Amino acid sequence: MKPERQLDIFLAALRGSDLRITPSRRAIVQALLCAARPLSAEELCHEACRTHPGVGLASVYRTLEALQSFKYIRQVQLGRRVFVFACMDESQHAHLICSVCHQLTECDLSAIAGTFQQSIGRVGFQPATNAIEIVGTCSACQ
Amino acid sequence: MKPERQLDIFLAALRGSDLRITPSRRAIVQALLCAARPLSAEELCHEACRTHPGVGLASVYRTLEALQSFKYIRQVQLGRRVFVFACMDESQHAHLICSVCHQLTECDLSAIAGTFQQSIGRVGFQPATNAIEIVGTCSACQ
DNA sequence: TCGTTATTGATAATAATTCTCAATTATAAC
DNA sequence: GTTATAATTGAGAATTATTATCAATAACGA
Ligand SMILES: [Zn+2]
Ligand SMILES: [Zn+2]
Ligand SMILES: [Zn+2]
Ligand SMILES: [Zn+2]
Repeated sequence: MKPERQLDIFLAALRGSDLRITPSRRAIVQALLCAARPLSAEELCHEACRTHPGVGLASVYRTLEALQSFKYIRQVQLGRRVFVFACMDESQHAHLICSVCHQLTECDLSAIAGTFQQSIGRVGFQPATNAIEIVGTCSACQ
Repeated sequence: MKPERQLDIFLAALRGSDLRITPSRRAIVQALLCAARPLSAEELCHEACRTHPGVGLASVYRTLEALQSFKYIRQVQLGRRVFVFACMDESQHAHLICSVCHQLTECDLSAIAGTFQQSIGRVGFQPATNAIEIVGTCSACQ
């Protein structure tokens, strides 16, 4: 999905709640959606400042919390640093995250989605998202 | 696999490196292997002290780091707390982790293991472990 | 436009993790 | 068993990530 479309979806979710659309929030979400790899809160703050100077780290965390409550992003811990990434995809797929270079690769799982859901659903478990994060090493870093 | 067997495997790994087997380490590993659910570092420290009083939190973190370097455990973040758990299973399976009650349920994925590995391996990705962690809500907490 | 109320950024406070260091101890060689 | 060496220990300090606080600002419906 295109970042612009994802941005619209998030803004609509904001309107649906008692949350307001501010330049800071817009900059933070936009930066997150356009990032090619998972970003830390501080990196995200720095990026957001490029389009809206002066964005505070606290606002970044607040926005991330909102995004999490909407189930639009998830936190992933790599080693000793925490990275945050966005994903609003509807399809069942995996995020292959390299612990060395932090590159994120999307991996389609539609072929096994059915059986997968079945295995999980058998015990009555409800996944928070339909994207699975798998940490490891990418082909370039092995 | 039984905790005693897992303990032996870890101790053997220690001997293979330049790491020594101490009462503290033994207590920490044992506590981790016997825990029925993911434990935080502090909880683990408390548990380890039951068999070997005085275990320091720093030693817990050091031991956890060693276990991680051997790929025997992984850190999983749930909300704002970090949990640590052990898994030395060889089989391809999923860890269904409830974000409400923090219960960990094992879910066999042997049926789709082949296709799954194929999907991931296609892009040359090497998973750090053969267990996938999936966060969500268990049947009791929905 | 105006009033209400959420949001802001800076800063302080908290919590998790890592670092430091002198004392201890596991391990291997003798 | 003794001894030498180097890893490990626990306590506490230092660091780092995250959250709470607060007065000033700004979004948005009326
Ligand atoms: Zn995705
Ligand atoms: Zn890589
Ligand atoms: Zn397992
Ligand atoms: Zn539960």
